[in-house]
Amino acid sequence: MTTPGAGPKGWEAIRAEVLRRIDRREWAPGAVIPPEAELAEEFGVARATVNRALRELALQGVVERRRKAGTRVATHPVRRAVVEIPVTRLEVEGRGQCYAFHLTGCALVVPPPPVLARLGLAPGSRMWHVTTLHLADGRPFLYEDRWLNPAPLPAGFDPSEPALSINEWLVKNVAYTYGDIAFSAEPASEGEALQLDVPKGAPVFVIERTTWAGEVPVTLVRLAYGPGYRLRTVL
Amino acid sequence: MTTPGAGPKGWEAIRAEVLRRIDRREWAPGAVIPPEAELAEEFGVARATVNRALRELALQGVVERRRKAGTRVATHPVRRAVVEIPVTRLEVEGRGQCYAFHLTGCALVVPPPPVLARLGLAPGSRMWHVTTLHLADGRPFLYEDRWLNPAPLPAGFDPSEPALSINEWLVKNVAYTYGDIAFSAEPASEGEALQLDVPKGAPVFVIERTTWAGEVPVTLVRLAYGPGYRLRTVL
DNA sequence: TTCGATAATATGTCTGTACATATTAATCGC
DNA sequence: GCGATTAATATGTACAGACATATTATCGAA
Repeated sequence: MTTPGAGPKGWEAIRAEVLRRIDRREWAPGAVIPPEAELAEEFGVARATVNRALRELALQGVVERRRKAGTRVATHPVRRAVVEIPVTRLEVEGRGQCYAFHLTGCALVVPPPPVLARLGLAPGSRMWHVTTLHLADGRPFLYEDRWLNPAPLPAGFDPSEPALSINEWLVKNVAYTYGDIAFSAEPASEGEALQLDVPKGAPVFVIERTTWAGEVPVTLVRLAYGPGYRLRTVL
Repeated sequence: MTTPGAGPKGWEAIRAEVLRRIDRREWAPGAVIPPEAELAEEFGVARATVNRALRELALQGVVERRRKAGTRVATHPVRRAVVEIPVTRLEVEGRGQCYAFHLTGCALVVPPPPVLARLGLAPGSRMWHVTTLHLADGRPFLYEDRWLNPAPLPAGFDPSEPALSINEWLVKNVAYTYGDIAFSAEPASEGEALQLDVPKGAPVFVIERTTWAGEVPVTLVRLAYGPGYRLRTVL
């Protein structure tokens, strides 16, 4: 339903038009599309505007761009989707449910070797091990199993008496820059099954996240969501 | 390891510096940071450069921007992560495994009402129902359950004899613009269990995707991944 | 006091020009 | 012909100025 006269203006219009041509196979997958300068002239806009539009499309994986080689329509649609990793409290409250959480464990111990290896810490290092059960309307919603590196934490930190959830506390108090996230479906472990009130081995949606403050590992956390949880994308 | 003199240049340097100040709590969560013009002057760059940096941070959910209100550090770190939804064949081949697929079902039938409702089609509409098992090194990797709207497809289309997987065929031959994706962990249905060679009820990682060509629904597909599958993100 | 019009402001975007950079294409010497 | 150097080219980024737009703050009238 491409209304010629109306529609968006500026770089979004350029993006839409390029997308339309790709969809109509005027520009076939794998083919090189005209250079920015040419498109700019055709559309009567500055090259920067075309650049913005094409850059956006490249971000979504619709086209691939390389210097000198030009811009070509992606043959393999590695579509990129943006997912929002929400703060649990807000997610629960956003559903109109009542949020609460409950500390189920907290100790300063030596984690199993895989955890240390994953974070690049020396064998034998001690870390906080904090487990939290998050509740929505009093029912188990998410079981959180977190390892915390004491190093970047303020001195005298004691995670056993938080006013906020550990995650929110961290966000407010500890620097962290980047990390990586993995999603998977896994059978509920014994502990998770108990806490989430599901049979052992039942499917739980798992988000595993590591975060770093510069070079220093901050935390490794495993979030196990109860049944029915869905992670959606925008765009 | 913030090397003062070296490091990136241009807008990436601005982004890094802003991120650093946020990390060090020089700009606290919730606080408004100086306007673009001011930062541009401080860093000795054009406002457009600062804009680019801040726009990028807003995209990642680190800051929130609103006209006139200014830019403020996100209090609730709704971190956005970009996930790549790969083409199965490439994903398998990327692991150095041998890819194959096997059509397990194909029929033009009236889908269950939820499917039609989800796609906004009239009750009683007929759709292609195509199920495919994707194999990695001969072992079940992914079970695909797809509903295809015949309307946007070329006349005389017959999905029962594809040279490529349906997904790749679609990408090359049917226009599609946008869609939405949801991730979840679900117990394997009887059929999925059989095809993926896992016990019934075992956890499968499910990606459910709907795609649209403009106003016309194209396909609704449920991808059930076998055990051990992980979806990773960068950033 | 409160509601509504108005001004002020920060971001959003566009333009045109300029230079940087990566990569391909062409050219030259052998 | 073939390999190495050089030129050409398309994108990446920067800049300064300008106008658009959303939203807040202010001020005046009822």
